[in-house]
Amino acid sequence: MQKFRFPKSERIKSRKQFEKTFIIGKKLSSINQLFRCSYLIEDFKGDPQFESNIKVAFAINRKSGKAVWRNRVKRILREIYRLNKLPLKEILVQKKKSLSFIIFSYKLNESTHKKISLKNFEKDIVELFENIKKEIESL
RNA sequence: GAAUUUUAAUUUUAAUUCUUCAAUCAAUUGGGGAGGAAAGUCCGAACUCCGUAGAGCAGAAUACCAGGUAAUGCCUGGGGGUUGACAAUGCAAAUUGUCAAUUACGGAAAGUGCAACAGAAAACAUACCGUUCCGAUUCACUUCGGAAUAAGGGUGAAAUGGCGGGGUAAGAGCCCACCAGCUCGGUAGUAAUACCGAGGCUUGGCAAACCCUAUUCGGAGCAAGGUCAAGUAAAGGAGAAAAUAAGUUCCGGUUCUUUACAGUAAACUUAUUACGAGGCUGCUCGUCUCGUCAUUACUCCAGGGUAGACCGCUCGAUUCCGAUGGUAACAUCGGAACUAGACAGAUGACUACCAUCUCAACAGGGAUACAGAAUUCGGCUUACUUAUUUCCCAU
RNA sequence: CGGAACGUGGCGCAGCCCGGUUAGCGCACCACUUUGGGGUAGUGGGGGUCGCGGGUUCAAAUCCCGCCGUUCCGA
Repeated sequence: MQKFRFPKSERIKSRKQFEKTFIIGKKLSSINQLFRCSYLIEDFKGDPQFESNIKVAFAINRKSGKAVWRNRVKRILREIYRLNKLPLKEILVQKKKSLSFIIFSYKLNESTHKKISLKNFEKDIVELFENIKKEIESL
């Protein structure tokens, strides 16, 4: 069960790191253009037991909806990440790399997606993860 | 955040064990964890800093009366107005009463201004059609001139109180009754106001037009403000204005020397006035600070760095219950409770069960509001679910 | 947290201060004329909840209040 946790060390906490991954990192978008992803792969030297080799953040545009709705989107994204992160982590340990990435909304709106659930977004995000995984494997 | 356990490292100790303090990684346990509007940011405060807040003008806000409150532009009660319903009176118009809703409700007899079109005239009134009298003219109808007249006509949102009677050449508050309005007096009420009486006989509307009157208002806001750590730059541009008096130091001159005298290249102190810059909201006064010839300092412009941690930060005009006072808002007293404090910013996934509605014989499926604290309170406004109450409309 | 501006035919703007007679202008659109045809030019025409809801007034795009949306500025 420990493997599915989502501790604080796996989140991007500082402003500098966030801006670095957002501006320098490569960009991917899902098939239906709802989400985009910005990610950055670096060499990892520390011990994976004490230091996390993966860092995540989720960002939703302020103009796309109201606060309650935005919070719910973020919760669902976190849940999807928590359930699907394992293959990514294994690859990273094998290749001795670290990954930091941000998932942000692109063409997602409260008016078009008023009622949202986990199943709506799971395919898009998992597809993004697989694309990143392929990129790491090719290195 | 708490407790327990584990790991690594440090300090104390001769060493081990034990104990203590601080920090980090991980695990386990059982707790706490968004709202009535957390929203909009429209008012009012608390708190914090800047600072003295002095005067006048300007500006902004508020505006029937009384009470409540920390305070308010909020709330409660009362009064007046408006609207609706019902009842009574009445031929009707309407009036009165009850109930409900609503109300930015000071001043139009301080001044200025505005009112399209229509109309004679839109405010010191005025004579278009009319009405009456007098004079002239004509055979007569008529026409012309002068005077009086707002009762009638038409226009308009609005026409100088309404309506009836008397009166008159025709008319007119010219006179009278009733109604409306104004002023004065009395009665009731804390007051707004209501009722009664008298007077004179009128004063149109718009201040959410300018304005006048009264009252209130120092500014900025938790990115307030404070502590610690880390770290960069001190570099660029622009700017204004001086004299006088006294004293001290130093330098030079005259003199044998001291004293004294004169001079001013330099530095400083004090005083006076002047000027400049800045602060005190915008302006004026007033006042305070600094400066007055300088690769200094000051002011302004432009620019650079940091944005990590902690405090502020949640016990408060707090919440709940009860009693007493008050028509009520609310107040006082007693008891009990502690109820988010984040910083990329908090509740998710799956399963089971319950309620309501719905598709539906059952089973099964679907749906179940508005919406997320950011220093904290009191209101207001807006969004919306369910329940209850009142009023209106329909059957 | 504090402050400011804007919303008018499909598009870009006037009009609002100081309320009034039919809400104008340019581009675009439609029809007709000119041409062998098209363009150009000319003539005529259609198209407006004046962001929404109240209020003041005889009368509101205009004045006042409350919402909604957009944009900008400062800390």
